[in-house]
Amino acid sequence: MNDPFDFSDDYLEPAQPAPVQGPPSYVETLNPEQRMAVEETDGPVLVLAGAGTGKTRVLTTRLAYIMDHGLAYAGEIMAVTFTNKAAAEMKERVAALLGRPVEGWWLGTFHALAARMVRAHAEVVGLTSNFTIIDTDDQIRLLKQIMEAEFIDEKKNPARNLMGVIQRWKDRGLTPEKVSPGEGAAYADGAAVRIYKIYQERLRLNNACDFGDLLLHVLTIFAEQPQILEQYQRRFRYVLVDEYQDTNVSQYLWLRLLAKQHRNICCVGDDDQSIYSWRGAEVANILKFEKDFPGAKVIRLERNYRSTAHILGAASGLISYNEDRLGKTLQPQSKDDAIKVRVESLWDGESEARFVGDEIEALQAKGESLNEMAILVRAGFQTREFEERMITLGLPYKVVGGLRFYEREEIRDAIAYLRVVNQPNDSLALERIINKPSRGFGPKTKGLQTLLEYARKSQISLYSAAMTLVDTDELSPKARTSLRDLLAQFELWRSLKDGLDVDDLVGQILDESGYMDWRIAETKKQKDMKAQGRVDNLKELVSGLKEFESLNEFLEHVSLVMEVQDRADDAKVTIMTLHAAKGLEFDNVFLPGWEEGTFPNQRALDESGNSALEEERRLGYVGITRARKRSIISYALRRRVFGQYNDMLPSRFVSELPEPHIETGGETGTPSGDYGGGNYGYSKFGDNPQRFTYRGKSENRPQKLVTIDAFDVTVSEAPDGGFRKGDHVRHGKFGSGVVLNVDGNKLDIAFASGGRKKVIDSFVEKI
DNA sequence: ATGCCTTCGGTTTTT
DNA sequence: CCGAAGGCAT
Repeated sequence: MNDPFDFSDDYLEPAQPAPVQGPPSYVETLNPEQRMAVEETDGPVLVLAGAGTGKTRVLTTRLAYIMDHGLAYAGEIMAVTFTNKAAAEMKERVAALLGRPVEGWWLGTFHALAARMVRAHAEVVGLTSNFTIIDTDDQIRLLKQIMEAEFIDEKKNPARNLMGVIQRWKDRGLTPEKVSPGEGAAYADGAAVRIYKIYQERLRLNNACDFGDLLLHVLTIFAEQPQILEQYQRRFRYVLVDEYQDTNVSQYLWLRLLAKQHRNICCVGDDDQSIYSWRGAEVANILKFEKDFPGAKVIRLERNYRSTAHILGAASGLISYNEDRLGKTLQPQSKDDAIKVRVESLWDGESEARFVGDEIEALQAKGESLNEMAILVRAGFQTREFEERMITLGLPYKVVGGLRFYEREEIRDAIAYLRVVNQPNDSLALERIINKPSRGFGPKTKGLQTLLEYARKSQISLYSAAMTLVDTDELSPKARTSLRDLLAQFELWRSLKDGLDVDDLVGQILDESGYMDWRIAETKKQKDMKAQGRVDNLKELVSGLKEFESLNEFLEHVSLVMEVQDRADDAKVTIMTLHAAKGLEFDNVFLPGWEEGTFPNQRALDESGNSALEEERRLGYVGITRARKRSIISYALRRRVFGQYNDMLPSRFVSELPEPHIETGGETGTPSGDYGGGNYGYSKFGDNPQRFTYRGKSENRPQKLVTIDAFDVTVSEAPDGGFRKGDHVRHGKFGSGVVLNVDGNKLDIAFASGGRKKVIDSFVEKI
């Protein structure tokens, strides 16, 4: 990374090799569009680079070309990326093309380059050049303090939400003064702008700023001191931007200002892969590029070197339903068109995981490497069921972005408690949790040393040592008492072990030991994401235990899991979110959970309507196009019931799919509605409202029986002889169901709970 | 047995 | 915005 304190203008010294005459060899291997994108160095250029069309190659070649041809010195070039990883890759690849490292250019992330500028002119915004950049935790903490002092009810307006509002304002280049009164009034009863203002003042007093400020401050500096802006405008002969579709308004304004003098701005991106609107990205930036930069050349890279024709066809089909797009069609270069994109309907999440697992094994048997397989999900919690399946099958896997479940600290702690209950002499486990929560036996305390030493000398387990020493005065009175309590608890739990269900037992252990409370307290104290997830993970562990007959069986399972995972350096299946998968590629990609509510995500749809649906489609497009050979989409017909409530049994642990429970009752005229401590559901759609109970656990949830004309439903995989018993079907209003009986054209269908809206019709079926 | 009202929780993440 | 579930009244 560039030294932020290096403001030297050394770029004026032409310490560069002589310009190359004629096109360098690395240009000649490009296809015509790519070459145009490299050689078009006069005026604004928008390169619309579809998935797999050689975007990075164009970017890096263009930079090398500019320098090789002496069009600019390194110091006159600015190249902006979103991630440090992308910046590092660019640096390396340009050096490789040029055959020498490049010094003195402005290559880095938006934030790094903006920080460099703010540091150079910090006094303009009331800071000194050594200001601190604070992280999310600090932001929230500061905001909380302010809210408290300003008597804002944290219950009604959580600091996190308000922080989000302020951040979105910053993304749009709005200082507190610039927020429109109407918008300001919309949040926290109109207090948001006031809080924002105080927040900014407090940051300034601390000589600090947050990430959003880096861009915002540069804009302020440029506005207040135009001569500073001019200096940069003169300097940057060429501006290059990666992932332009992900820029927010601040970043856009910044780029526009900087490129004003020489107008040599080249933005590379793909409007069809804009998936970060929720953190301020504006697809509109790329859509209106030609308007913002008059005379701009738009170059489309549509030759796709990655995927088969089928994959590109499916992806294009899906994305073509979006209205807000510039439009381009990927042209397959691959000759391999043997395999179609597969869309598979399963009954529930568990069978879906089983399906994916079986397919992976089948592909592996065909000689496909696990390294070339990925399972891409919409949301992080979905990774669990696939993890569980991989474990059962003994397939090595890795979860990108987050530790694997059983490796997480809190889960290992909980398991350590169980190991001690099961087997008191498991000294490692006892040592792990003896001070969690704090019992006066921290790692370096006298108490723990005494115990360990005694155990070692007497050649007995830590637990036995503890049993002996609590009756002596070797330990401090306080430590002795807490240890005695703990030992008593372990005895109690051990006595309960065989009488209780595993999940109840573990719930009790986590409660009585104080471990859960300890973690909850930590959650409240430090609001960081990791601590937040811990309590949820523990609850999930407990609910997941229902499938185990005994504590022993569970511990056996865990140790087997650990063993599978311990095989290092093996080929592994990758499990991650669609967002994390952007920019990556695999031979075989699984895309599970393509059912309404999950993907496209219901909440996004509720919040942002059609524009959210378009973004969900783009996510789907990103997903499908990750694959070189196979994209395998699947969806569960029966709606999943994932942990909206943490103690609810997630469907992946339901050992056996319950038979559809049909309730034909509900004579005409039966009152319908909501009933005693639960809700009676009723069919909102049929002519004769069907009554059905709608309470209790998911596995007891009944289905809804409806007789429907066969012409009104679609079947996922059309059988030859018409509809058969057991076919999975979809209906526009009722959602998904299974055929129970066929009578001519009339079908008796059990639909999954509730009436589902028909988003899938605008999504999956468009492939 | 029936119904109204309230509360709670719910995606994606880099800098 | 919506669904699940708890409280409470009748």
